[in-house]
Amino acid sequence: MARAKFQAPKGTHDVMPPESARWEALLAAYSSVVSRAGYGLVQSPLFEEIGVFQRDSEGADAVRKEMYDFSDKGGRHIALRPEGTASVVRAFVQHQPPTPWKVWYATPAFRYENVQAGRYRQHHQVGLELLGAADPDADVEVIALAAEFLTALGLSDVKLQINTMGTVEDRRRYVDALRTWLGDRLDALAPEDREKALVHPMRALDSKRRQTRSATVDAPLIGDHLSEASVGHFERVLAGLDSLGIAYDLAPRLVRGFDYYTHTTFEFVPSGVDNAQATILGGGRYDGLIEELGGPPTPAVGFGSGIERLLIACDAEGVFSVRQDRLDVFVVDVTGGSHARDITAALRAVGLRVDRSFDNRGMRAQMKAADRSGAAVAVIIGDREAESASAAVRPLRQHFGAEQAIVPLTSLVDHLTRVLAPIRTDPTTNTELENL
RNA sequence: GUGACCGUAGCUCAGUUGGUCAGAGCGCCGCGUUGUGGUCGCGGAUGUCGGGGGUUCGAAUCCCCUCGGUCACCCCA
Repeated sequence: MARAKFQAPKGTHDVMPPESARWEALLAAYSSVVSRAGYGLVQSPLFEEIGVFQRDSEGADAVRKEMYDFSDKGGRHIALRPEGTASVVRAFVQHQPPTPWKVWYATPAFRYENVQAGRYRQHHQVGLELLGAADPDADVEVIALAAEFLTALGLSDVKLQINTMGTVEDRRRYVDALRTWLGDRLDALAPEDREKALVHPMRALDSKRRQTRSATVDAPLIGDHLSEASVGHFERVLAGLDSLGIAYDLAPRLVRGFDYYTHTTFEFVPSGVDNAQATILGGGRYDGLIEELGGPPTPAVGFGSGIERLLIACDAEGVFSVRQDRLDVFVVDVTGGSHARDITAALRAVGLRVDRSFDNRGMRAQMKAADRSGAAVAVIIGDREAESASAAVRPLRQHFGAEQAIVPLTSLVDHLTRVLAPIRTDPTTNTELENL
C-alpha cells in the first residue's frame, strides 16, 4: 500500500460514508424545519471582499487575526467566510429583496486558529436570517425554529441561555460603566483577565476563572442599563418563549462572539458536553449590521449552528444515528456482468435502490458484497437463469422469509416492487432518521 | 500564537531497561469440490513503526527539527 503523499490540512477533515449519511440526514432535517417556516435557501460566494467580514468595532483585531485572508491575482483583498451572517447581509444589501427576507444557509466557515475538539479551521454551519422585522416575535420565531431543529435531531439535554444587549447606545453606555467599574477593581481580578477587563469588559464578566467570578459578583449588568424600549422588547421575547413552552435560562453575562448583536442574544448549550467549545447553536438580533454594510436601516435576527458540534452533542446523548440499509436490491451476476448492468438500470428506473458488483467477481464475493450492502434481497443471475431468461430472488434479511424464488425477467420488476413495498421509502429521500 | 501529552497495518491497539519488535484483534482478499451472504475453519495481502536528521555495533524504543492529532490558555460554531 502506497504511503499517502498528502493529508488534509491542519484543522480540516474529510466527511465520508458511512459518517456522511448523518450529514445528509442533518441537512435534510434542517431544511425541512426551516422551509416549513417560509425560509428559502441562499447560496452565496465562499469568499468576499474582506470588508464584508471585517468592520471597525471592538473585536476587529481578534476577528482579523483569525481570518483566512489573502490577495488574489487581481490584487483584491479577499477573505474566506468566517461565519454565515455577513455574507447574507451583503447579498441583502446588494439585491434589496422585499422584506421580511427569510433565508437559510448551509456552508463551510473558516477560521485560522488552533485546533481542538469541536473547533476546526474549516467547520460547517447551518443557519438562518430574518431581515426586515423589528418585531420581538421575530426573535421568538428564530429561537423556536432553532429549538425545533435541535429536537428534530433528537437532542433533549440542551439548555437555552438568553440575554439582551439592548440597543447600540444601551450597550455603549453599559460597556463604559462596566469598564470603569472593573478598572477600579483590577487587582481583584485574576491576573490573566485584567487586560481583557479593559479591552473587552463584557468578556471579563464571562470569564471562567474563579477569582474573576467572585470579584465580579456585584458587577453592573446590562439589564440595569437598558432603555425602556429595550426592556419592553426583551420582555416581549421572553413572554413569547413562555407562551410557546420553550424553557430558557436568563444569562445576564452571556456574550456572543460578534460585536454586531443588539437586543436578544442566545445560545443553546448541551449539558452533557464538558468542554469549552460546548455551544452548538447561537444567534441573536443585529439591527445595526445592515447599515454598517451600506444598506438601509434594517432590523434583523438569526442564528448559526456548527454541524461538527451538533454531531458531538448527538453522540454524547446517543441520538441521531442513521440507518445503514440504504439499498433495496443487490444484483449478483456471475455470467460476465451484462445482466447486472441492464437489470440494475431497469430496477433503478422504477425507483428502487439498487447496486451491483463490478469486475466479474465470484459468486461468493458478490454474495458477501450483497450482504454488506444491506440490501433486502439479492437478484442472482447465473448460467441457468441466463439460459431461461429468469433471475433468482434471494431474501437476505429474515423478515422477507427464507425462500428463494425463480422469477422470469419479464416480471422481475413487478415482483420486486411488490415484495419490497413494505420497506420502500419515498424515492426522493434516501435518508431516514432513527433515534436509538 | 503559548504550553502539556500523543503519532506502530484501512480501524482499535500490544511492543518489556535500545539487540528476531515488525505483532494481535477487527476489517479486507481467497479457499472449505465444480453457482449462494451472515456463523465457523484454513490460508493470504497490506506498514521503509508520521517525516527528516542525529547518537549507537544496533532505534518503533534515546536526542533534535518538522508535520499532524488531543487537551488547556486564547478565541469561538
